[in-house]
This record gives sequence, structure tokens and C-alpha cells, in this order.
Amino acid sequence: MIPVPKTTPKTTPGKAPGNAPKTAPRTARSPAGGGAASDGRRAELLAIAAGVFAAQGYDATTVRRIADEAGMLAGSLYYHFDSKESMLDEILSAFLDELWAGYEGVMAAGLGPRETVEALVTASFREIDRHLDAVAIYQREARQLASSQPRFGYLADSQRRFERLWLGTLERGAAAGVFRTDLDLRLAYRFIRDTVWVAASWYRPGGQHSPEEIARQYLSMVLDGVTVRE
Amino acid sequence: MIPVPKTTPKTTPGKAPGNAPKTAPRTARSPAGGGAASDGRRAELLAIAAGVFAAQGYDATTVRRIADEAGMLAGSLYYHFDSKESMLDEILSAFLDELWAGYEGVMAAGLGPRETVEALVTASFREIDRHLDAVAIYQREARQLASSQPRFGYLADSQRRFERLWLGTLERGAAAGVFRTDLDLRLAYRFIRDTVWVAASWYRPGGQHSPEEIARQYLSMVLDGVTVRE
Amino acid sequence: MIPVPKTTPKTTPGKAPGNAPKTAPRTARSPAGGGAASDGRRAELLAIAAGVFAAQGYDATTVRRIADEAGMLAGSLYYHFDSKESMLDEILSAFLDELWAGYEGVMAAGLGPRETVEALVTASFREIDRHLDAVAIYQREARQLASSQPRFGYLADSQRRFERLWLGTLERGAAAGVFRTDLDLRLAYRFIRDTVWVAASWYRPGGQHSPEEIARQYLSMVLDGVTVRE
Amino acid sequence: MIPVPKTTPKTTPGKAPGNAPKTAPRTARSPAGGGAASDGRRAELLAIAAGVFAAQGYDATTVRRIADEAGMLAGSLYYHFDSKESMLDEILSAFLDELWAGYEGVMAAGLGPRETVEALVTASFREIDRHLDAVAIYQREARQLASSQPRFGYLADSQRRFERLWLGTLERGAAAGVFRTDLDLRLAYRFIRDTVWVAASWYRPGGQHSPEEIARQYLSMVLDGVTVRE
DNA sequence: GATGAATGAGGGTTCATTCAT
DNA sequence: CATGAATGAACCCTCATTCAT
Repeated sequence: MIPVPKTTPKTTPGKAPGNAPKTAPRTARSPAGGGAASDGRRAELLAIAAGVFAAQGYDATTVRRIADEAGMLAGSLYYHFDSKESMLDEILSAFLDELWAGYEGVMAAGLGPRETVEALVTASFREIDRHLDAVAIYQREARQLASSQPRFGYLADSQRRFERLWLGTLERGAAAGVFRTDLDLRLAYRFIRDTVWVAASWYRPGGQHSPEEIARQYLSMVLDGVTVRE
Repeated sequence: MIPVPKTTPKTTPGKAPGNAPKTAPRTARSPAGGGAASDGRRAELLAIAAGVFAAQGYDATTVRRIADEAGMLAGSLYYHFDSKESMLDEILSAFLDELWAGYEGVMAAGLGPRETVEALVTASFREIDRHLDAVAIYQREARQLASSQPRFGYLADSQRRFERLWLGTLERGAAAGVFRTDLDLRLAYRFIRDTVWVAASWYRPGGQHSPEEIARQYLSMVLDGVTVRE
Repeated sequence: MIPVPKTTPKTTPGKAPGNAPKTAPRTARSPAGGGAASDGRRAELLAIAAGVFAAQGYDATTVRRIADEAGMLAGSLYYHFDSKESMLDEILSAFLDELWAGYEGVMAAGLGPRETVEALVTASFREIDRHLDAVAIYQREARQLASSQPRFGYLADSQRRFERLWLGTLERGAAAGVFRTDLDLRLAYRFIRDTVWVAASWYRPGGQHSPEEIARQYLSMVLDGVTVRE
Repeated sequence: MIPVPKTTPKTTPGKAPGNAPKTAPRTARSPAGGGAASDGRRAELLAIAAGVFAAQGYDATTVRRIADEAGMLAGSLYYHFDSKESMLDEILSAFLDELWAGYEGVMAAGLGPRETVEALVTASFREIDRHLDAVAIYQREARQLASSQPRFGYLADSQRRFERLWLGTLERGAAAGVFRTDLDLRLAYRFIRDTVWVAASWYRPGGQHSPEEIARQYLSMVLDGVTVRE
């Protein structure tokens, strides 16, 4: 059994802390009480937007299309969001926030290298299951966004943090004699990373395999290979 | 050593045969000499376009940007190509043509399952090395193009053919006791496929590792796993 | 000393009589008490609106901006006013009403030509002092409003009435030998008119000079010139 | 007679030198030979735009309206200009360039204070005659543009330079005993400045009076007053 | 082969206004 | 009285594409 702590919602933002919470519409004085009422609508709209972004690509998605899907007019979206870009921003940063919450839970558990890898991969597949659209969008757009728009600098930050976390784990494992030492670890890192996340391109929630089951099989291949061991 | 036949340039179009050859400009008065003269320019322009498509995404790329990069005005591109879309089309189909030429060479060699997998993966990395931009474009745009534009139906065809080829090989290997039988083969197929092609997202030609070396390490991980075998 | 009667608030609308008084909210259930209660709020809102219109221009001013400044939401303004345009209308017509009240007081005093000019100019500067925003708005927007929107026809009426009043006074003065006769009187009229009103573009209430002091210096220049008389 | 040197087109930009010349369309490589061909069209379009801006105000003018007036579609304007704002920029800076060329000619002539004032006023009326639309636009929009858009900072620069030039001349005149010393010179400066430029609001080229004739009468009023000197 | 100028469709966004609560 | 949410029209601008020269 792979012990993965339930996604403990510590405060571990993927985005640098201090960013605006991005919750309330741009009212002069937003209503007291946390705005729990309109938050539902916001989340709903973001989910719709994420779906369209994931299906058509961010650039190819028109704001009118999102509005159509939401049963409103294009202009009405601007009551809830500043821009198309800010929708994308919220989708991606919400995803990264959750992802990192999960990862930190794993790291806090103090597991051995192999168990850490298993837990991280499992957590990743869970995140793919929960944030499929966001993951797909991330895969397609992150590189370009991170490199050309300061606003999305946190994507590059997250990337770097991600690499440190994984490389560190692999190095620990290699040093401990758990992982092979004849591999280029950077290559191995990319191998595992891509292996996991690209799954978002074909994974459909509610399908044949649960995220955990997929994680188990992926881990089995990654850790032990696809050939028969004599 | 993994024996992979040199990419034999048989006529094996990724696109269904019968498609227009897409070589000569559409002008009534095409340049004398059978288009051999301007072919260099065409290829040059396509390479430029592929570079921009790969870097910015197809939708985000403007025809003017391509023209700028080529030192001409946007309108001038239309002497060489029917449309932006047809540039994309040529880039992708040229890539698939070459890819399939390589794969058919492998299959014609009649190797065993494991050796076939090795040869296919190596051929794939060679293609990534030679057609990096096209591969990147393919990764990003293929799904959407295939599903929404009849013109790009050949992408879906190729995808299906690709799956048959790989699944067949894996099944042969499983039946022969070379590959593990406790895995969902479809999952394994996706695992290997993605693992290989996503490499295009970070691979840079002329870097530290040759395509063959990368292929060797990837195969080592895929086939034998990353953990130490006792 | 220039004798100018205190702005006697006679009922002398700049707008043609018969126009709606524009006081009470348009609601069926208007607040009890005859609207006296909310009149303060109305006036307050109009002052705010006038300030923003003057600072940014009518077109460039958004209703939201006014509402922000008033600490309410844009839609809430529509409880008090029919439209953005009607705010402008009220601001301008209130200003013109007061202005004409002052002018009529002057004319009723039956002064000589020179004294009339002095009194009119002084009254004008007083109005600039009291209705600075309205004057600035008037300067910037009146011509266009008057010529393109029937609703603002009273602006053109006022303009004509204004010209008659001034030209008449100048003609009386020329006939009486007080004013020079070698000038194009229409030119002189425009000269004086512009000279006075443009002051609104730099005048700030509560500054170094009182309106009366400014009027005195302006009159001195207009009547006697800036060169030294031998 | 007031001796005013013909507007000598020295290189005296109202805008800080080093600004882009703003002439050629945004071609990769603009045609050699100075682009004299398309410059005509640019100038034509700018004149049209200036006319509409002057008549309706910048904010109230739609790009479509300008295009209509030019017999083209709105989008086509963007082949010639970067934006609506850049049209405004070119109109205003071209006007200021010419104005300052004229002023420098006057100052270079080394006239006495009174003659300098006469020459400056005459030059101003000439500029109003030649650039009526630009002057009208300037009057209406300059303050706001200068204070809120860095791009139009040169408007504020010009304003300051203008004030120095005029105030200096007035001070010289006062010191020389030509102008009255009992006036607030800053007030006198504004008086003359406004008096002249607001004329743009009613002046129509080709009308009854030539710019020089209007200048003469204005100067007569400003310098000597409208009352009869005994 | 390439340019210069234009088209026309559409895209993101703004904004005055409405109205149920 | 005021809010929250939405409307719908219009706006500036972009861009693939065309075509006479």
C-alpha cells in the first residue's frame, strides 16, 4: 500500500503569497461575510472556461464561446472577471495551489525515496483527476505563458520548485541504493514527470481505472520496467 | 546495440495517397524548370513557419510574424502558399511521411518484439531530432485539428495506425513472454508513446546527448525500470 | 466700485420654462416629504458628477467612476437620475439659471455702458467662482451638445441671448462714445466673452485672487489695454 | 505694419528630438526613396481625422467614423497608423512643430517687447489659420492628455516653454516701460494667451477677415483697450 | 516574386442601462 | 435606497487574405 496523506490544505500557494485573493467582483465595497454567495457562480464560470480552454486551446477560445456555454453574453463575464487572461490565471493558480498542498503533505510525511516517489505520483494522478482541465491547459500553455508574460512568472517558479523536489528525491534514492545509478538523473526526472502528466491528455474521470489504480500501474512500469524479470 | 535500418525513403505517405503533392506554387505561370528552383525557398519558408508555430503555437502565430522572419511582407507569402493552414498542413504531413517511412523500415526488418520496440523508439528519437519543430507542433495541435478539420483527417488516421502498430508489437511481446502480462497493455502503450514524444518539449538538437543515446536511456528505463534489480 | 447686485434668485430659467423641474426621483413611491429629504443627496451627487465631468470630460467619464466617487454602485445612480445625460443636463441648466439670474439683475439696474460691462464681467467671474465645474463642462461640451442634441437646445438659446445682451451693450457704448468705433464689434464681443470665460480653465476657487479682484484686473486690461498710456 | 518673419521651417520640434519620424507604414523594410508616395495618403488621412476630432471631440470620435469619411473600412486605417491615439499624437505634434518653428523665427528676429508680442500674436493667428483643427483639438484635449498619458508629455513641455517665452517677453516689456506694471503679469499672460487661442473656436479660414487682420484688431484691443483714449 | 493597400470578419473589452431582490 | 448580476450595443483593434501593380 502506498501511504499518501489526504490533501491537507495547508497554506502553500503555488503563486507567491501576497497575490490578490481573486474572489470578489470589482465592487467598490464588496459585501461583508466573505462573498460566499457569488463565489459559487465564479467557480462555475471558471469551470466552464477551463473546459473550453482545455478543449480548444486558450488562444482559439473566444470569450463569447465561454459566455455561450455559461448562458450569458460575452460582456457579462466582465462583471466577474477582469479579462480572459485573468480567468486563465485563476484556473492555473488554483490548480497549482492544490497540487502543492498535496505535495507538501507528501514531503512532510518523511517517507523513504521509493515511497516518496510513489506518493508523489499518486498525488499527481489524484490532481489530474480533480483538475483535469487545468492540467491539460497547463500542459499546453504553461511554457509560453511563463516565458512571455510576467503575470505568469509563478508558473516558472513552480516548475523550478517541482524540479528540485523530484531531483532531490531521485538523488536520495540513488544514494540509498534504491534507484539505479547508471542513469542520467535529469533524464530520469523528465521521464517520470512527463510520463505522469501527459496522462491528462487521455485520462477521463470516472473511467475504467481510478486515479489510484492508474498510478499503481504507472509506478509499476516506471519502477520495474515493462519486461519480465527473470 | 540496437539495429535500426537507416530511414529508407520509400514512398509511404502519412497522408492518404491521392493528396496533392503540394509542391509548385499555384500560379498559372509557375517558374520554369518544374518548380525545382523555388523548392528551396518553399522549404526555407516552411522551416521558418515551423519554427514560429512551434515557439508560439499555431493560433498565436500571425502570418505577418512568419513573413517578418522571412524578410518579406505578409501578403507575399501567399504567392508560395494557399493559406496559413496549408503551411501547417505541409509541415505536419512532411513529418508524418518521414516518420512512417522510418517505421515501415523497422517493421520490414522482421525483428523480435523487444528489438522492434527498441528500433521504433530509436527511430522516433531520430525523427524528433530531425523534425523537432514539427513534432512540437504535432503534440500541441494534432488532437484538435484531427477532430475538427476534415483536412487534417490524416492525423487521426496516422494515430490509429500508430496505435495498431504499437499495440500489436506489445501483444506479440506479451504472448512471447518478453513483456509483462500483468499490465493493461493499452496503458503501457500510452505510457511508452507519451514518454517518447513528449521528449520533444525539452530536447534540443546538438545538445549533450545524441538521439540514439537518449533512446538508449529511455529504453533502459521503460524496459527495465528505474529501481535496482536484485 | 462696480455695483453688482447680489445674485437675486429670481425665477429666470436658462432653460425655456415648461421644462420639468427635475427634482424628485422618478419612482412611483417617491420618498415622503416632497423630496426635500433626498434633495441634499441629489445635489451632492450632481456636484460629484460635475467634478468628474470637468476633470475628465463628459465622454471620458464613466457612470461607474461617478458612483465610485459617491461610494455607491453604478446602478444605484439610476435611482436618482434618469441617465448620465440627465445629470449633465441638470448641471448645465442649473448653472445657466443662476448665470441669467445674475445678468438680469445687472440689466435691471439700468447702468451706463461701461458700468454695465464691468458689472457683467464681475458677475461672470462670480459665477465662475461658484460653478467652476459647470463652467468648465460648458466650455468643453456646449457647442457639440447644442448642435447635435435637441435636448440641449437651450444651450444655443442661451448663447444667442448672451450675444444680444453683449452686442447691445457694446453698441450702446460705441454710440455713446465710450467704446472705440474702429473695431469690429462682433470681434470685440468675442474677445471679451472668451477672455472672461476661459479663465475657468485655470481659475481655482480660494486661490490668491478673489473673483472680484480678477474681474478688476481683467476689466482693466480689456478696457484700457496692457500698454502704458502716455 | 507688424513685421513677422515668414514661418521659417527650422528644425525645431515641439516634441523632444529623437522621436520616431512617424512617416512610413510599419513595413519590415520600408521602401527606399523617402516614401513620398504614401506620405500623401497619410497626410490626407490625418487631415480627415483632425477634422472629425475637432468636430466631435477625440473621445466621441469613432475610428469607424474617420474611416467612413476616408472611404475605407475601419480596420484599414491600421495599415497606416498604429492606433487612434497615434493619429492624435501626429496631429498635435505636427502642429506644435510648426508653431514653434514660427515662434523661433520671431524670437530670432530680436525685436522689442511690443513688436515681439505683435509678431507672436500674428504668428499664432497664422497657425490657427493653417492648423485650425489641430488647434481646436489641442484646446479641448491637451490638459487631460498631458496630465494622464506619458506619451503626451511633450504637450506639458510645450506649455511650459510657451509660458516662459511669453512671460519673459512681458517682463522685458514691463521693465522697459512699454507695458503696464500694475498688472499681475501671470494674469496678463493668461489673458493674452487665452484670448488668442480661443479664437480657434469661432474662426473659419477663408472668412471675412484674414488672420493678419484679426491679429491686428486683437492686438489693438489687447494693447490699447476697447475704451476711447482721451 | 514581392509590395502596398485594402477588406471583412471577428475578438476582447467597455459601458450605460435595467431590474429583481 | 442600494446591490448584484446581467444586457446589448458599440468600440478599438487584429489578422488572414486578396489583388492590382
